[in-house]
Amino acid sequence: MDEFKHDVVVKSVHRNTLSKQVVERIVQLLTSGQLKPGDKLPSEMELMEMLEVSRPVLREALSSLETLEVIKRKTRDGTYINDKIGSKPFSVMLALSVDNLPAIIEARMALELGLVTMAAEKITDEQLAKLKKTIEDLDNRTDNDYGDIDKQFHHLIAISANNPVVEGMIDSLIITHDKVNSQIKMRERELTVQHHTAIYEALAKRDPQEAFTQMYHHLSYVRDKVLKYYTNE
Amino acid sequence: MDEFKHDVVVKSVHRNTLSKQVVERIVQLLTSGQLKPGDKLPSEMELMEMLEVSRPVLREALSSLETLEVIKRKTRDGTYINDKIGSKPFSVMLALSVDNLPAIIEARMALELGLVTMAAEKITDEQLAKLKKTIEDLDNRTDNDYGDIDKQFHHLIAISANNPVVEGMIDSLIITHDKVNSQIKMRERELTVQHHTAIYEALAKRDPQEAFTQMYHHLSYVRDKVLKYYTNE
DNA sequence: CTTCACTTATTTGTCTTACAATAAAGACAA
DNA sequence: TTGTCTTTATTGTAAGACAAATAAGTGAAG
Repeated sequence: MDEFKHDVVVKSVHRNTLSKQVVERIVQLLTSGQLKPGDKLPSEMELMEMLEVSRPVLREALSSLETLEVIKRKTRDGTYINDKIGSKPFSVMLALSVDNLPAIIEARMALELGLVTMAAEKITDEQLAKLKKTIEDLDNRTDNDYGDIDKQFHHLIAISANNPVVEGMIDSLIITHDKVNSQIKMRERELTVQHHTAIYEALAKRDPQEAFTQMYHHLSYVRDKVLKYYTNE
Repeated sequence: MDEFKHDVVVKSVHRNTLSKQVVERIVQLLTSGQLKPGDKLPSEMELMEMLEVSRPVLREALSSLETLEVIKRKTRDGTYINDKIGSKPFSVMLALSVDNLPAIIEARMALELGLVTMAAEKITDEQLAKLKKTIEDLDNRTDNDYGDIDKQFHHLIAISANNPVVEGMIDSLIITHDKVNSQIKMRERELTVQHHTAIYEALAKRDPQEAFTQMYHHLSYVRDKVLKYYTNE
């Protein structure tokens, strides 16, 4: 029996550890619809028997899935399938690119350009009102320390796109980008208000093209400023 | 000593297992620049001592990081930090949204709209030539089974945006979307050629706005068609 | 009967030890 | 120098035990 197994095993390019196979197996249960978000998985003991692996192997797999925020484990209770894509995995992965600031800025830009387009199709009146408020708040500031308000504006737009798949990504990017904003003392509050207003009005008109155009204008400006500062150290 | 520890421990909202703390610790080493892509981590034994955890805990953490494709482990050799963001983690996370086809389609749409904009700024002549070739291939097909060529076109554009951060995401989305394309027998090959040509020409002109507009036109059409088909079951 | 505190038992979390598998590095012979 | 073999360090897997946490059941007090 075991001998056959060794012959049959596909020696793929990348090392196939048992825990990886367990991860794949559980993911497959998800994609095939046998497991649904919210479902409770069997206990570790049962899973060990079902999958015929030792507990460390199983736990390495579950730990991986938990890090990916695919499952959620509760002591003494059990393991549950999450219902939405998490954001922490992205920030962890982004750690690999911390030294590539231009790439992060462009990634955020690309994502936001797409999101603002989708947002223009779907944004609600309440969300528009909130957006407007951030602009007013920004306009009323006397100092130039408005990083949080700015972030809020962009975050609101991302939310308004109302897409659970992409939602997690953008926050990680905005946060990373935030780190830079704090370094650069922005002084063009009025210009920011102007840009944000133009974007807001495009969204209010539910005009995807115009929303994109205004956001592109805004982000291009920000990017060039940051990168110019960045290359000069 | 231990009593103090219990008082000090921050009882955060989410359960803080040791393995999670180890993950955070290593990620922090990355973000702080003490670890760089390509670096080799100490052996498990050394890490155990450094971090003062048992081997299973450490291995759960390393397993998680490997699943996130942040590190790469080689038997008998050691653990290395990867240099680029992987794509598998995304496809795993996407498993949570398999039953939400509209969200996946829109996510892909949002991402591609951003990417085509960036691509227009950065695409090389070689990449343009490759793009043109996919259109010609498509035009020369006699049948309507051109899913691969279509995918290749979009993949090329994603590559042309030349952004390591986003690169991994798009493939997972395109693949998932692919599953749908195979179901729907597309019959508008000429229309696809027309759309792709328009996008290509905008890219050739290095015109981000126009590239966006044409891509938006194309993807809106595709989305509406797929969703119409989807809601009718 | 209700409510609260206590006990119990189940499940996840951690540790220790041991051994297997792998492949890099060195030793040795042709 | 080259090829083969042995060694050895490192990751991969397993088994067993105990700790910690908490949901659920139990019983006593009001």
